[in-house]
Amino acid sequence: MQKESVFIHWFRNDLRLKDNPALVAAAKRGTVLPIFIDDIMQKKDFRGAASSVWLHHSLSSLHGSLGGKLSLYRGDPMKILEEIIVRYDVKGVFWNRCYEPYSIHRDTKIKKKLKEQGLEVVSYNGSLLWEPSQVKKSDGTPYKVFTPFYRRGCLHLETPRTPLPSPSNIKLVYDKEKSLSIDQLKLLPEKNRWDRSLKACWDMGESAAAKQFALFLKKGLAHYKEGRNIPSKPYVSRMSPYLHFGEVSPNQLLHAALKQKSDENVDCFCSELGWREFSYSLLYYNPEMSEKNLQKKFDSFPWKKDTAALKAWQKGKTGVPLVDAGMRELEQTGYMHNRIRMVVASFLVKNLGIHWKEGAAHFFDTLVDADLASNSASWQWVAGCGVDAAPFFRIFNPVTQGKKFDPQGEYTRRFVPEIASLPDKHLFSPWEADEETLSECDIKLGDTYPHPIVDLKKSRASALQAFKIL
DNA sequence: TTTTGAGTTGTTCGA
DNA sequence: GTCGAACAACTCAAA
Repeated sequence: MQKESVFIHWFRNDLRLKDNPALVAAAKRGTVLPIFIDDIMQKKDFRGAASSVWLHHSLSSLHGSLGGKLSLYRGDPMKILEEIIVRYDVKGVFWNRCYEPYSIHRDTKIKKKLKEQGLEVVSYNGSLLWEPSQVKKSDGTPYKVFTPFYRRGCLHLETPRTPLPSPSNIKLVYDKEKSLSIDQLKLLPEKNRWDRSLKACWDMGESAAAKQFALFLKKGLAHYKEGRNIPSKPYVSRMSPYLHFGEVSPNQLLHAALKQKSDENVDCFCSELGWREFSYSLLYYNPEMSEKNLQKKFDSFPWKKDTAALKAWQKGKTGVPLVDAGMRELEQTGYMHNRIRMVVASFLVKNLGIHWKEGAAHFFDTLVDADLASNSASWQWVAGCGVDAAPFFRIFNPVTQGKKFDPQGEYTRRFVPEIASLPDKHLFSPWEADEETLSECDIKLGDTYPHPIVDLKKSRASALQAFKIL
């Protein structure tokens, strides 16, 4: 029997049909074999637990959109591709580029090997507005500061591609013989099904992304510039996990935003997309960014080893309500509002004096939007060791931040219910409440809610001291 | 090569 | 209660 001629589209972080340049190209060439490979050669920490759950549901959604014809594999991508090539008459392999150091290395090798076998191998930009290699200073070196990167670099370049429609009349082949089922990928936890609470908060997949973004355009964008700082309000887009897995492209978001009446809210949203580009650029030019301080002088910083404090932070039991609220939002929903991410990160690094990598690792494991570029860049920014980082004296005070950005305490009360009955005045600092107030609210510090594990004022002062000698 | 202006997101203190 | 200044000094980007 003659082997079937196919073009492979290798899905990675582009789990969508719309605005998918590689898929469109493959479909134009002929019959498409759409595949996804769970790459076991990746370092274990390449995908966290929450991301795996997200991926499971996202793949399931994509499988549905492809009429049940997404073929799934698990293993070494090179071996799997070669194995497919034996069984099909593969004419070409198409994919959208990934930009993590490991992926770049892997894809370069695979591309070379497949080309040597006479295959057409083409990669596209499906997940960034501009290629990192495009955005450079006039002297050819990459930017290190966001504002010039975005204004002079990005905005002076060509406007990014307008979104492509889904490929029409696409002919698909399914690898009945070898494809695994989604369950066989074993992306969901087997025993303790903590993932169910996560699934209750989110709809994964391309159409869910579009629905959520439409909601944001309608209700959130007009309040974005100021409203995005209020964690109890639905004024943020919540696009981060969809963007990470490519259930939506930044091009779709950018062009939809630009269609709105131009104002400071739209500009602000677009510049947030710019921050995502900046993070990718930093990682592209500093492949060790997830491991090493961008500023070398931080290598000698005396971080504390404090397992108990780290654990209290992870579990949302620091006794500092806004920090605990954030960490519990993370645990329950796989997400945390960006303003609160800064607060809890500053608390870990500056008040507890714990290495930013501990925080980054925890976020990477528990966030549904965990993204090597954004996560590492943001942690380095907060810690002050990034290239374009916050000055060291910028230390968030979780009490002040609470009063300012959660004035009615709605967010904090939702996630820290055991102190919800405290009056606004003491909600963010229960240790300052008098005995009478506490007992009226049935709160016993050290029992129903922890004493703060650190003195905010003292730890701030010692952080300032420690950063001074760098 | 030198110079100049600027740099996401804050807090505290004192007037 | 509000407001401006100090908190440090350095690196980056561009003229």
